Amino acid sequence: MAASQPTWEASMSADPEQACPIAPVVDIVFSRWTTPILWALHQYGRQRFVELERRLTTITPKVLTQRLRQLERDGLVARTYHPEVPPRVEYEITELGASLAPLFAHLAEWAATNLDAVEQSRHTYDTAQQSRPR
Amino acid sequence: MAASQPTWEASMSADPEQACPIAPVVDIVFSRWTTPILWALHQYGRQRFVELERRLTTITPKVLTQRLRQLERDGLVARTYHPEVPPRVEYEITELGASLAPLFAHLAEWAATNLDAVEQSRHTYDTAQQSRPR
DNA sequence: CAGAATCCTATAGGATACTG
DNA sequence: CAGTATCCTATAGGATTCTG
Repeated sequence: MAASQPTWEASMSADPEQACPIAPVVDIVFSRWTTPILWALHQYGRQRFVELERRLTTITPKVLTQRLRQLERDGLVARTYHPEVPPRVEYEITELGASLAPLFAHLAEWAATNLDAVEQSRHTYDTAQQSRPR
Repeated sequence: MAASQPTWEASMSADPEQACPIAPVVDIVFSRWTTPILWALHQYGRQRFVELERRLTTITPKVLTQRLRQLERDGLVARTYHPEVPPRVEYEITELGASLAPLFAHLAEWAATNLDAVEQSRHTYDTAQQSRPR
């Protein structure tokens, strides 16, 4: 049994992103386009590929497909194929995906409270660039 | 006054990522390497560049510098330069950065509860790939 | 030590055209 | 409609070398 367990040293040195306990979930939930997609599905309910495409105006079908596949694989989104002519495919958020709602609300709350401070900091940083000790 | 306000249509069609209320904060908090860096600073306190570099074993100095600058600009991390020979620079998390702790805890909690389900879904998806209606 | 500078490559993602 | 296929480019990030 013990032999199959990675040592502390190995588990720490292997992948530093794993040393950060939230790193795995960040890849799942916060990779590019995932939050706008999940948001759209959560906000407007089950909808077709083309509806999503129109809502996320700047996304290309290729990328939308990639992201939806990933979300489907991770169990956050469900895909339903209707074999009609023309074909109809609907996407909806799963229960697992919907379980992220409180987390997103928490994030929105942090943003509401602290986004101004971030903007302020950026402005200060940017305008102080001249004559700055590095 | 009304002329300077963007119309609803313009504000919706301009940037779909802005239509998702949490998109801006995702860029700030969850871009590459930021969570491991913030975690290391929060966990082990103020530390030097080389300590961070060693802790995040696979990061290169170039990228670490980039990310630290970004975090400094956003006000999440503070940089202190000691003009000595050899030079000494220390990084620490700011109050604003530390205010993310409850959010990260929430994320860790979601992971603890639901990561298994994601893994399960991935396994099911991957093993069902043969003979699958697309 | 704490980076900056330079060069290089891999890959994400865009544009376009095509299909069941 | 819901993608797939192909081609292409831009940029993030790695490797290496150099310096105050």
